[in-house]
Amino acid sequence: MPSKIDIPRKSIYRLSIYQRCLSRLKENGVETVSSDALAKAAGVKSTQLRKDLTYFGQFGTRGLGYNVSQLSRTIGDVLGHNRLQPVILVGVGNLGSALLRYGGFRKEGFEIVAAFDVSPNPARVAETNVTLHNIDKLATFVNQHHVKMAILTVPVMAAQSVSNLLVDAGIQAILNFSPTVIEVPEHVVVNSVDLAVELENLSYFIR
Amino acid sequence: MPSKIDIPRKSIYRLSIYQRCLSRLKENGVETVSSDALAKAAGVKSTQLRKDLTYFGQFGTRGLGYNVSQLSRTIGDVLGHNRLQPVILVGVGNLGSALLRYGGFRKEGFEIVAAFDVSPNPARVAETNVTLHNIDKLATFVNQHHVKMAILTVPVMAAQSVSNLLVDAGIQAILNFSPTVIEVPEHVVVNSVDLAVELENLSYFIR
DNA sequence: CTGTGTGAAGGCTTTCACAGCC
DNA sequence: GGCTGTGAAAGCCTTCACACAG
Repeated sequence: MPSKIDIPRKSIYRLSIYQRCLSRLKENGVETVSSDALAKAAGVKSTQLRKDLTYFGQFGTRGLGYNVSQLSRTIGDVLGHNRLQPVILVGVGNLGSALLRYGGFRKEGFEIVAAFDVSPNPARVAETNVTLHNIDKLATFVNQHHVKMAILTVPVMAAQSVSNLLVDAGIQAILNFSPTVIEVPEHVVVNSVDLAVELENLSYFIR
Repeated sequence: MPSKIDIPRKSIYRLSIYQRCLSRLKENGVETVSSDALAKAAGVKSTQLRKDLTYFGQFGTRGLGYNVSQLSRTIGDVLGHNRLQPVILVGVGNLGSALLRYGGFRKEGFEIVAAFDVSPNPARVAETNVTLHNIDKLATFVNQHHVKMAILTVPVMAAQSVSNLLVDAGIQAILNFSPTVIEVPEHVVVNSVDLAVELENLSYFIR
């Protein structure tokens, strides 16, 4: 098996998509799927799907295809989310509180276990199970609950300083929604979702 | 100038980022910037920045750098958003209503001009300037207001059918938040933001 | 015959190295 | 000297072609 660093980052993204497709197949009682069918559902070419899988081993049966639940479990292992992964959210503004209410994470193996803000407003977590804390409780909480992942939904101005707090507290992965580049040490991973950039990118392609 | 199709999609993404950096420089009264400084702010290598720009022409002065406001205007022209671009949002759930409240778009040249839902709930657009319509008013509105872009925040089950509605109404670009692949004709562009996939991707990289 | 696994080829993006201009 | 512009090289990812297994 190649070391993590040899595997295209895009392949990892696609694994997640494959897995979601597999879940739906499983719900529909499908037991076996060909690379062709699964690839079509995921919106990629079948050769790419097979290539992506070979980075981690051989899971198919030639002439037949893949066992749906087995492949799903294997991908889950690779992605490291067969058990529920706790996540904290920092910055409970409009976007932050919407994400707290968004149920889609749990199904995919993530649970937002707590939220933090510089000035906690309890109304913002109404109708959720999430507890809201002042941001100065962050480090203690992260340590006690062994949280490794954080969602960052603070204003641009605060992004870098809060990110530093997260890193110091021991957070290893950050999903950043602030439209700015944040600097982190080597061992911390950041994925950024930049809504305005996505819109601008679209506007380029409409003539 | 190379045709749109020859230009790496990633370059277009980076143009948006460069432009945001330029805006901040302009706010700070900076008039000239080197590729090195701008690249650092955008989190890329300076050679990449220069290469990205050459797809569209030559804008710098050797030995000096780039004129901030001039370069900003040029990139704005390329991205096609020097004038305010109207956008509609379909699916006013948690995420949808959060995006309506999120002010960050307007600064970047986009304005959400209306929202649509199968069962419009006025409470969801409280404290916004956005008008909420039943989804059967969609086609008429799009035509009357010459809207070309849409944000899609409906549940997975509805994603494809609503997407078809959008396409039929004449929408040319869709920013899709539903965690599923949507099929559209050749001439329509789709960017997908998949929050669960982003989280899963992160969880792979924490050991 | 069907469908996976995979080295090799091809294509796309980034980086290098340096020419050219201020 | 400083910094941009750019062809060429390198690196990365996707696709092809086909060997191989059921």
